[in-house]
Amino acid sequence: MFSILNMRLVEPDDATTRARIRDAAILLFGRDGFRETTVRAIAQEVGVSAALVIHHFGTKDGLRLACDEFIMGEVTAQAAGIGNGGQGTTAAIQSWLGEMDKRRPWLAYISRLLTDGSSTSSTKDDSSNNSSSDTSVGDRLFDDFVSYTERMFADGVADGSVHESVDPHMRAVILTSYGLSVLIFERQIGRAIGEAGLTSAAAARMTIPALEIFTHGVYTNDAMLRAAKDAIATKGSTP
Amino acid sequence: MFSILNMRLVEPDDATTRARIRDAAILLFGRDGFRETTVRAIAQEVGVSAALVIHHFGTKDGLRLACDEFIMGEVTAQAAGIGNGGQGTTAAIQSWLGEMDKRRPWLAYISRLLTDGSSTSSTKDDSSNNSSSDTSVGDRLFDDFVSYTERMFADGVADGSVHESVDPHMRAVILTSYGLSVLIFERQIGRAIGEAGLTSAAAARMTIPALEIFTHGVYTNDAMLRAAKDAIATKGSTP
DNA sequence: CAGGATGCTAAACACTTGTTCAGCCCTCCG
DNA sequence: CGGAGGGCTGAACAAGTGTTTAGCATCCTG
Repeated sequence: MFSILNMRLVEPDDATTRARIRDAAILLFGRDGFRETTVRAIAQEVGVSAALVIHHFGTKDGLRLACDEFIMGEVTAQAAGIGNGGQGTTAAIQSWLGEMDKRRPWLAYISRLLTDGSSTSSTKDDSSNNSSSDTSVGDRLFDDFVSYTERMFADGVADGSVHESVDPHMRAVILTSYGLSVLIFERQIGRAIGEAGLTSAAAARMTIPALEIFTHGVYTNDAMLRAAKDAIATKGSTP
Repeated sequence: MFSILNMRLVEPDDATTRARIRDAAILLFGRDGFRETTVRAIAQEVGVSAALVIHHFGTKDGLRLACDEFIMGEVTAQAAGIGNGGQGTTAAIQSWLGEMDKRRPWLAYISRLLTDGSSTSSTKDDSSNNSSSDTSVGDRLFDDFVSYTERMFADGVADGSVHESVDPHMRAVILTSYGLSVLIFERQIGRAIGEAGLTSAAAARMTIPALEIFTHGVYTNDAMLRAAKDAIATKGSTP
């Protein structure tokens, strides 16, 4: 019907009103949370009416779904750019850090995505149950990060740059959790060192201590590790 | 009608209606979030009217404040029990893990406390601005954890069980963030290993890989660390 | 026992918020 | 040119929610 013209007149690529609404939604959902963000606030941010937001996305939840989809696409695209290894990796990371400001709203949104999951397994009136099986978008994102991390460190073990682990999968889960924590606690970490959030200065100051931990550990001996191993071993008899 | 008996049968000390409302609020706030929890839902959970909830706490936000205060008190009490070091520490941790189920709602609430902070520096109509200065409860909690961690590891450095760091404060912030991440990602971690949240089995399986990291690190050499140090050093001339 | 204080409730109120409806404007096809 | 269709809006609607109010019952105090 209308696709031919629109296709030709479509703005540089991203400035269509629908996209602007989605971007504003990502910004506000990420900053204030889904529930506390009103459709009218999003509309005002874009400079349109609240009805138009609904007109484009059906419902507020539909808008959330569109945001989720967009963010997931961007994340996997970035991961693909970084993850193919080789020389491209460093460049990809640098360009990513360079355009940090543009993507800052996405980080807040991702943070919300990862933490918002409610433990509701009850049957809710989710008419459009089109998401894959029962795991939420945040769950899928976390799992993706885990498998990505696990692959990275398996390669590291293979080429000798990374220690082996008695439980590589669990280590990957833990390291993923650690890595994402700086996203979740962005504001807290920034506050703790007198910066406003994850500025480049904050990231720089974090780098060395973090690498210290991952290079030498924090404990000078394996007393804790041995004690834990003993405790686990002896616990097998007394469940 | 039936109150006479109830009055006489009133439970030991903690079962006052006000406390039961507060406990239910902690449970629901932690499970579903503050905004998505309605006053009526809390009332129904306790078996009282919605008006009574308001009667006891003034407003919903007053109830939140009471919950915050209670949780902060419990946390600092636990920290005091653990933190005085010596032999009591292990016992305290063990008893804490033993009564995990009773305090599980608190963990969810604390998780929300740490992640809910919104970056609203605008002037809101906060009539009862009685909180200390401008930092939120979650901020204060995080800071407490940081200083606790920093003290712990300073002691470790002093007695030689912990490596020195070029930036002890930052290391404490990072380690606090890492430690709290298992709280935030409780559900995700549980899911990743087929458990339902932070069960004791999950905690047990996490222990060894985590201690591996903190004992030996993950990298077999300091290539990354040296590279980062060089990068930081040379970056000083090109800001 | 009178009377106030207290714990508590049902109903109503005020307001927010997601969503719908009817219609305007503008572009483009026949 | 006419009409059709899509982008878009203002106003209204319906449901949900925090809070208020008036009132009931019970208990404690003088």
